[in-house]
Amino acid sequence: MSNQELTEQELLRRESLQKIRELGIDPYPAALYPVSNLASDIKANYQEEVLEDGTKNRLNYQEVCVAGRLMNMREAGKAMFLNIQDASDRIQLYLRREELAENEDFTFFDQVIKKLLDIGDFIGVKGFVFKTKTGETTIHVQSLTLLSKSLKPLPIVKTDAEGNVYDAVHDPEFRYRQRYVDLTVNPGVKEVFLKRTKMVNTMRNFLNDHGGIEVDTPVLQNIPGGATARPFKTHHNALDVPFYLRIANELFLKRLIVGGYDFVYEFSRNFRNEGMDRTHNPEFTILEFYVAYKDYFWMMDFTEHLLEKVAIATNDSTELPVGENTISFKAPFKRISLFDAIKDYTGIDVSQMEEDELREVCKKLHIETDPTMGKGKLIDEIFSEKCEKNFIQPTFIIDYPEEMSPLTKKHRSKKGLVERFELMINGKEVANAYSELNDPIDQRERFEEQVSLMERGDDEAMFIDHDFLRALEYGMPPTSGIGIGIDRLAMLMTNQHSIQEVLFFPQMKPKQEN
RNA sequence: GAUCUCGUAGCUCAGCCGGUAGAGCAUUUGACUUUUAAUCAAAGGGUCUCAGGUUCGAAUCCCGACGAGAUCACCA
Repeated sequence: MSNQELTEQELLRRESLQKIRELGIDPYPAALYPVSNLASDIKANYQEEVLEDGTKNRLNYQEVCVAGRLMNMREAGKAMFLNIQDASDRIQLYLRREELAENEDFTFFDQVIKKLLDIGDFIGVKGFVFKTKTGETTIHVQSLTLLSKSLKPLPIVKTDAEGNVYDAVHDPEFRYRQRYVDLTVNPGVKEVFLKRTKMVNTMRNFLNDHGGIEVDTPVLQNIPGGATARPFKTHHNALDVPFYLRIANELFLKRLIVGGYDFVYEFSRNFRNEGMDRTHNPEFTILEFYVAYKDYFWMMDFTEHLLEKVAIATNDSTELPVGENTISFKAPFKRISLFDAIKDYTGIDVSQMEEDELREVCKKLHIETDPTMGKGKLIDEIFSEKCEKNFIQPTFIIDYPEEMSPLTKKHRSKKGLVERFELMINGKEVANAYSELNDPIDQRERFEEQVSLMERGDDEAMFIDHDFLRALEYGMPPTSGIGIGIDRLAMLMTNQHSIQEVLFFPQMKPKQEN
């Protein structure tokens, strides 16, 4: 980049960098900096007592060493107040000219600190902790080290004593493309992601505590299986064969159940070549787990306890604000059959209807259909259009038509149905689970039905995975499995409206940058 | 993929029935030894996303491109 393309402020910072070097100071020192405390730790635990004569006695933190990014500078004559931000919080620094001089030489204070330091620089300080007369816990700095010079000016976001935020960076494009800036300057962004991490850790611990084994399965697959979706296609040069990025890991986890594990799970990054909006990113994370000798009733019990635990771990409560609603994650969750749900919201009993009748019902309800839709798909349409949005509180929708569930075991007593549930929260599907189909003959027939759907024009129907069928023929124990949308769940746990707010680097269209 | 809205200084925004740009913060210079959205005084900073058109004249009106957001379609 030539100097002509740099802004005034960027040029000044480069000049400052040069001057710092000329003064013999390394602006990017290599040695470790011996940080002793976090800002949050000092602010939470500093104590002082006021003596009878009115003077204060500092009780702890007589020597601290703290490092962080310089976020604010206020000069007050021969003193100075700075704020630095470390991973935990911000803390104020108090500097005095005479204390930072060497033998009457005030160059470091007058030149380096006052003129050559900029907001955004990383610095480290050593000193003692005290409270200013306004009561703010502050580090009285006895030495200051430049740890890394910043060459680009950060947006200045200010927060007043009441917590009002001024000039926050709102532009979503700026925030997502330069997440590092968003994280640095916008209050609360880091907390959202820390909550997400806490959520994932809680789930992992819960699964481990119940005997789950975390596994990794292929992302590059010959046959993209386990879901109905359009895949991303790529190519392996050495083998000269096409590969697909996985749309789901289901069929691989079941192979592991065949192999003799009885509880496996994976946080699976899946890729689907479809539209993007506030609830869809091309790559997203699903937690899938499969437990042998269980059925979908067991899975409902397990899931509601898992989510209750997640809510408490992330929000210290089972009652969470989500948009305009308050959602209770207290177990147990409501359960209702798909047909009853449709009956409740449309007044129509579709449970005995054939394809033609269902098509009539759709017409009456102003739902568009097309000839490729079979019975299952039509029922699914009615539910999505008329029912789904009404399930704000966590609700298990159970027992789905066989046609739309090619990997699910037939219902033990209800003909034409399968043992499947979806968990709806805030009007969105968060989880999808089955008693897994383990009858290899039945599975082969289901795959063949998918093929005929594909021939009928459904471009998302499943391919036949012959190796998976072979695995089932060796025998898979009765098993229940589930997929839980981690990004969607994170949105709920952090009360965020958009998936982009719970992904560090949401997918963006490439843009030419200078 | 469709429709609507948006794109002005480092950041947040104003200006938009056409007369080539303003504010606050940030930056620069100066004052101030407990300030805190620090304050006070002064100064600098913009091919108004890009490319065309209408016009004597365009940030402003029209067309196109690029990017973003919202709604819809597809899906989780």
